[in-house]
Amino acid sequence: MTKKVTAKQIANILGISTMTVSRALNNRPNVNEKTRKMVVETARELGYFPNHIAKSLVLRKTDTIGVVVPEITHSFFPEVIRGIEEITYRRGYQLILTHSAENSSREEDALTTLTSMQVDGLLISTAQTVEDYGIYQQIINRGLPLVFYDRCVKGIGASCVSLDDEESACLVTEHLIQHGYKKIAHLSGPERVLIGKARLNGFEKALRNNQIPFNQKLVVEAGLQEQDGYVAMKKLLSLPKDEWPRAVVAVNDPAAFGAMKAINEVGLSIPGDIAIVGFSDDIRAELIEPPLTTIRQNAYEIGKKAVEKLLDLIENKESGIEEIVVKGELVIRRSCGCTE
Amino acid sequence: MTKKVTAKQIANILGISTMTVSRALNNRPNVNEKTRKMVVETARELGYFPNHIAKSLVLRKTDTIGVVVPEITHSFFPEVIRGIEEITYRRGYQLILTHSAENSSREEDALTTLTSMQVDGLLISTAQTVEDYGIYQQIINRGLPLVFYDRCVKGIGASCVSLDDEESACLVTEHLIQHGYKKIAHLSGPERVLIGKARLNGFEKALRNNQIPFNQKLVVEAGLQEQDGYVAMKKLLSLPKDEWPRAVVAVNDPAAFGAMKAINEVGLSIPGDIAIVGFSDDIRAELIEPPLTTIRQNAYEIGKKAVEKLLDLIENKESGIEEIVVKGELVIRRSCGCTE
DNA sequence: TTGTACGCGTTATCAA
DNA sequence: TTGATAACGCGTACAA
Repeated sequence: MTKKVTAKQIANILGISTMTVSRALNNRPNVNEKTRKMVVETARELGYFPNHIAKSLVLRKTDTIGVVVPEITHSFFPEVIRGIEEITYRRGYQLILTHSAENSSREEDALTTLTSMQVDGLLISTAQTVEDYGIYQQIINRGLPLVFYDRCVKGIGASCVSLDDEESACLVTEHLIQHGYKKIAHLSGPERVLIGKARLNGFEKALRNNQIPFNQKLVVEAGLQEQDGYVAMKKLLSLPKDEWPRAVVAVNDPAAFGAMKAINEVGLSIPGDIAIVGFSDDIRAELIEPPLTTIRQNAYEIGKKAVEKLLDLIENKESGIEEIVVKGELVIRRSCGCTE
Repeated sequence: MTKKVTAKQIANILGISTMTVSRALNNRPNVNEKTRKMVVETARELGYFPNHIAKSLVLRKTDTIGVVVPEITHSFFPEVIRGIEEITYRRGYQLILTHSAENSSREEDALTTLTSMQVDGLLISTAQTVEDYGIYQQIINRGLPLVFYDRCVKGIGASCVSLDDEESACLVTEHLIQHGYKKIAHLSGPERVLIGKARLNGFEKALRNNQIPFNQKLVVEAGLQEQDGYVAMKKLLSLPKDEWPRAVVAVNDPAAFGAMKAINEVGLSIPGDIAIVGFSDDIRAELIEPPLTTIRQNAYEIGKKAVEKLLDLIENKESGIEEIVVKGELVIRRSCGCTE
């Protein structure tokens, strides 16, 4: 194992000072061209790599940003990461990735470590179980730039980039209404999860906008998993037949898949008997039969916008707190029966 | 913005030396219990966080490992990352994630940066376009621990963890043979990509094992994308009808999906007219019609095994070069026509 | 254009 | 048990 080459060694070999080596390697103007060539040359020969750790220590800047992801296998997040990575690559930053596994204490660990590592900024999507925002507050107070993405904590002085869930839920519900559906049910997410609440609000707003009376019986609290959608739909189908909905707005695509299974099991057709729409454009949405109308969430865009904001904060290009919204896009497929 | 608290400051406040502070905070035995309590207490009050960068510089260890991912949105890799993360979290390492986007020059950039950042080790899955292994060789020569995962480069002195592609391809092909298929085609991956070659070998081995003559016409080089599978299958279907295969082994699931599209377009039925099997258990495999028989790859396990090997190398240099294999699992669905 | 002195925040080492 | 000193590898600031 060859010992590592340092700027000092190069300097010694060449009989010049470390500073000249540093200057030559960093393309500073005040170096003789001959000297520079000499230095660059021997640096290459010796296989010199600058020690970024030492550099970070003196410059008090690591060119790294810490990212906290709640669940890396949830297809949404890799897309976000790709968006983040695209920008950090261009702007010369590295990503330190941590995974909270939806666990608040692991998230806290991650945040502590990331701080110790002197990341220049933080990109956080909160774990579902997080209840104490004190740690975020501390980070903000300490002056470390922080941007929330997707799952935001508002009102504590940090910028955030998220989807306009309420608007999107309204959009997809109105799409159904405009195509003549009136008895529309909603399989809602858990109340305490922000997206559950926002999507429910959007659903209600669409009804209001179109003077359709709200029927509490047609709103069933489901979860975010396929199984939850299945159970919730079963519940709806246990109502008297004349109270059955003609269309269903599911809180997300997995829940919609579960609901479709329940609908199929009782021999009803989609969208003939019951139309259904989802939310999130899961990769399976266009493959299922019938293909699912849904809201496509531009995860890549969220990642991109979030890092851009963060890097601007880090580089002092701007300092204001913003709530950036990435719009959802309605993807119309056959499950809503509006395609002809 | 509060300035950062250092060990020195704590020392000054308490009228003791920095070393004592350091010792107290690191739970060294040779510190008076009273002193320790005092130090720990004021550290907490002041909101002290150790500067891991400074620590790294002196200890020459960063407790970070660099990970190179070719394509983060490919569902296989997030699973790998989760496996990696699970172990690094437990063993106190952080992940620096880089993304080559299947581009060899970006991969080289990543490797250079990661080296500069003094990562303790490297986990690499090579980009498809990489042709020059010199850079890996340099890393190995420099003594930086390196483990390849999934896409390996063999014979250059690094350990690797991968799927037994050849064995698995043989397995899935023999499954077809055992159910009576004789005219079997293979949509192969690009020759120079290792998995392409290995799977082709497995395919040929299965034929040999069962005394089925190899027919070069039935092996078409495709790529790894859906479009590639489509084009390759079109080519097969342009053969005279009596030369058409009765079954197809695709190099991976996306290629299989493309091929299925081509088969459907000419009005043939799957598996009735042509049976087909894939490789990788894409999330869509069980949703497509008919559901695709395939090989499930345990990505999580690959990630786990790869970091474990790497951390062992980092922490105990004597463990040797290994080629670790994670077995594939045959998932039988309807597309191969063997389910009854 | 080049060099010297010093500091970034921490830990190892040796002395007290 | 504690402290003084010297690193780790680099860049800033100033001097030559």
